[in-house]
Amino acid sequence: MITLTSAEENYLKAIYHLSDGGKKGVSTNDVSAEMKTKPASVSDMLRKLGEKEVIEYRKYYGLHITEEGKKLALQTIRKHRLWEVFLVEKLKFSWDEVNEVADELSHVKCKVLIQRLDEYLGFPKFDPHGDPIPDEYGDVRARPRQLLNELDLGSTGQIVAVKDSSPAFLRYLDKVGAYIGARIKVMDKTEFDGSVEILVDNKKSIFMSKDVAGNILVMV
Amino acid sequence: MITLTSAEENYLKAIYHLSDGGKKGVSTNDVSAEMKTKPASVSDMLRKLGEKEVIEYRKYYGLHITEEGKKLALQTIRKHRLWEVFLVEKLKFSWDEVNEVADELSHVKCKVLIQRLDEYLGFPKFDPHGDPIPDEYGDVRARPRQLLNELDLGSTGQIVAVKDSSPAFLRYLDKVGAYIGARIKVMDKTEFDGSVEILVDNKKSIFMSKDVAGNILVMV
DNA sequence: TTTTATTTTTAGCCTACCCTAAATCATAAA
DNA sequence: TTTATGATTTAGGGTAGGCTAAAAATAAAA
Repeated sequence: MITLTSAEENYLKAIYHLSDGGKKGVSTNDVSAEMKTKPASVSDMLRKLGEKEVIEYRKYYGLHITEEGKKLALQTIRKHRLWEVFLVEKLKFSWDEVNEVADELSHVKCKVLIQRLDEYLGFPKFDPHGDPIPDEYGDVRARPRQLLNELDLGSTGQIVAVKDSSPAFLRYLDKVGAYIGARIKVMDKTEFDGSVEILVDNKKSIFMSKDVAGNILVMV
Repeated sequence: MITLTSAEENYLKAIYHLSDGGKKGVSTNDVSAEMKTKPASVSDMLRKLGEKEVIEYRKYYGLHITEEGKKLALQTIRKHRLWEVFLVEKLKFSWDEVNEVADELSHVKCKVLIQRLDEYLGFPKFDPHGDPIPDEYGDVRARPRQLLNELDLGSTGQIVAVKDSSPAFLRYLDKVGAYIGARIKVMDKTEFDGSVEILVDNKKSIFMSKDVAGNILVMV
């Protein structure tokens, strides 16, 4: 059985995200930027992850995550997202505050704990940001989603996730009245700058730049 | 502000317990046995805790916990016991399984998390073993307790804690039908071996040796 | 009081994870 | 094709927390 330290788990999770679930290769600098550690530290960690065979690592040529690596990454993501659900649903944290705390909580080593937590939360399928929660075996059932700026005029849907989940962006959304779960309808689209007018929950009308709308995922 | 690492927090908590809340002095070997680390490692840690002034440390003569140390230890104990309540009440762990997991959970660094958890659990005053949960400021309100083997014939009370909380002992109690919160009455006492007969919840009668009864605390 | 035994500390080493500075590799430009 | 640039790795060092083996201090026994 492969066991990873907390730091190794963090790196592998970052690598999984950067490689878009294993589709793309990833560079040392990519990981460095994501983890906010220096490239030299990353090199060292990649060597270790390579030895544990959760990534395939060729010096100077970047890396690919292995099947085993994907499994482990998905288990880490599962833990992280279940704790996020707990923090938001039960402890009333707002969805822009939970990331770091969930990270720490998800490093507690206890299989049973995660099973019980899952059960206690009612086996949720999505986290507060709308991202899917993998099951025990790493299976993910994603729902069909579309970027808000690509929706046709008049089409309706529900906000289910954001691409950029930085606290700043999440706070901005809260401020203008958009939130995960909001029912929306595209009322107007401006051709020359790509901005859109959105009706939220059939009552509040808000404007969004193309950049903002391009960060919002809608289930249609 | 004094900040402690997770390991330092663990040592300080152990020291607090060993010194019976600050009443007694503690030796290096005591700490070594409690923490399951070697005396050499303990010496090093005591030096560090001494520098941070949470203990008063004299080489070769043991240590005393300081007022500041007590405060910090009580905050760690508070976190630990709140997580224990969560694990037992919400996630349905049994009270003999929660210690290590609560330990890991209590190292998550987030003040707000503990406040919200406390609120979510309904501001509990005692943990699943019946031990009191200190408040935010380290105040503890202990309830008057007596050892079960010292109760008079015919007296009644409620089991609120155990002295020996080893998994083996806790499982034994579960097996014979005793548990934290059980209403009990002393039905018989045998003089020559100190064993007792106890009526639990007015229905089940159980026998206990003096050793077992001497490990059970009852609120009278 | 002297010797022996026990406790405690020091010295030195190890792993994990991070860092900086210097060296090396790959590639884009001249 | 050679050079310059940027990415990456190596070398060496720091902190935290553990370890063993040996030295030193205290306590107990002769």
